[in-house]
Amino acid sequence: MERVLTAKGAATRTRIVEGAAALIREQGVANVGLDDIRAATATSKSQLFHYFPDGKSDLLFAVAQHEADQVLAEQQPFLGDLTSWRKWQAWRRRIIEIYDGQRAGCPLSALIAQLRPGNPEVQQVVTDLSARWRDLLADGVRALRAAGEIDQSIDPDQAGIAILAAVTGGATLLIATDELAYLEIALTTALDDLRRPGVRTRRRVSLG
Amino acid sequence: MERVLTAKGAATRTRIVEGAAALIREQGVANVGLDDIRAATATSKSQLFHYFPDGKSDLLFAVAQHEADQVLAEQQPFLGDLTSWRKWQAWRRRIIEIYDGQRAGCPLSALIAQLRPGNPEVQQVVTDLSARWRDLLADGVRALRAAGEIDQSIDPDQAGIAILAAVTGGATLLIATDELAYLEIALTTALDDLRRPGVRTRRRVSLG
DNA sequence: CACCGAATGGACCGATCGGTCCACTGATAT
DNA sequence: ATATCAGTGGACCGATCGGTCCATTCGGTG
Repeated sequence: MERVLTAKGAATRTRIVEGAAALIREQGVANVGLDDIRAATATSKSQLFHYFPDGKSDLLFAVAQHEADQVLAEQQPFLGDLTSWRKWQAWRRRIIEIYDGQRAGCPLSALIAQLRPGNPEVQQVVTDLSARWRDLLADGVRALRAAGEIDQSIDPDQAGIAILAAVTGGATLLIATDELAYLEIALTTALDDLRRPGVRTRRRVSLG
Repeated sequence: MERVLTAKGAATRTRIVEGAAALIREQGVANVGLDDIRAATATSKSQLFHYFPDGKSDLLFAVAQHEADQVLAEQQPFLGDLTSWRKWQAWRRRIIEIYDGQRAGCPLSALIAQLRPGNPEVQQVVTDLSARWRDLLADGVRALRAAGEIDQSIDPDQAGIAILAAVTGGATLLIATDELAYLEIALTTALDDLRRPGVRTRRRVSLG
C-alpha cells in the first residue's frame, strides 16, 4: 500500500523518524513513548498514525532502517575507499572516534531485540547492514592485496569478516564497559594481523 | 538491608530468578511482565515483591547477575584450563556450540540496555564479566607462551582482549544475522593469529 | 472560486501492567 | 500452646500508553 506523500508530508515524516531516532539514542527504546516522540517532533498523535499506519512498531522499524543506514554513512568517505594502508588507518581512527562519542549504546541492538518477535523483516535490515559492511571491508582488503601491501595468501572475505567482528565486538565491549581500550586494541590487532607475514592454513567456511 | 531467608525462601527466590531468566531468553525483556513471571514460576504477586522489594527493576537486576554468571559458567571447564593448543581448540568448539544453540539473542544485552538509565550498578555487572573473561583468556595465552607453543613477542593481555572481541563480535553478528559463519571465522582467525610468527610492533594501550 | 484529499490538532478510550494491601498459612522457638 | 514472622495468595488500584476518531486547516488543481 504505497502512500502518496506531498513534499511537506515527506518532510514531516523524516522529521518524525529523525526526532524519534535522536530521542531513542538518548533515552533508550524502552523509555520512549509515542507521546515523547510527539512532543519532541512537534507533531500530533494523528500524524504519527497518518505516516505510520501500523503504529509504533511501524515507526520503530523506520527508525531501525534509518539507524542502519547511519552506521555506514558516518564511516564515509573512508569506508568506501580503503585502497591503501594509510587510508585503512584513517578509517580506523574514524571508527574509534565514532564509537568513542557514542557510548550511550548502539541504537540498533535494543531496537532490533525489541522488534524481532513477530517481525522477520527486521532481521533483514541488520543482515543487509552486515553484508554491505563486510563486503566493503573485503573490497578494501582486496585492494591492499592487489597493491601488494599485504600477503597474497590472505583471504579477503575472511579478513573482512574478522575485521568486522573486531569492530562489532570492540564496540560492544566499549558500550558495555565504557572502556575505550577494548575497541582500540581489538581493531588495531585485527588490522595489524593483515600485515603480518605467514602462511594461513585456515579451513574454509562458506558464508551465506 | 540484608534480608533473612529460610531455605524455603531462598529456593523460591532462585526459582523466580531462573524462571524469569528462561522466560526472558525466550520472549525478550520487553515482552515479559510480572504476571508472566508469576505464572511461569507458580508464585504470587506478593512473593515477587517480597523477594524483590524494589519491584521489577530489582528482579531484572538479579536476572542480569544470574545471566552474567551463566556466561562464564557454561564455558567451563574449558575456559579455566586453556593450557595447551588442543585445549584452546576444545574451548573454541564449545563457544561455537553455545552460541549456535542460543541464536535467540544474548540475554544480557537487552537487559542491560533497559536497566542502564538510572542504575549505574548494572554496568558494574557487565564490566566485571568482561574483566573476568578477559583475564581468563589472557591467562590461557600466558600458559601457551610459557609452554613455548606461541611466539614470545605476543602480549597476553592484548591477545586476550582481541580474542574476547572476536567472540563478542562474532556472537553479535551471529545473533543479528542468524549466520554461524561470522562467529566461526572471527574466532578461528583470532586464534590462528596467535600461532603465526612475526614481530608485533603494536603501540601500547593501557586498560583500566 | 470551489473542491478534494492530504495534513494537522487533540480529546478520548481501553487494555495492560507495575505496584499496593490485606488476609491466610505454616514453621519454629520459647 | 501460642506468639511470631517468613512465606503465600490474590483482589484491587492507578497510571501509563498505544491506538481510535472526528473536526479543522492547508495546499494544489480544474
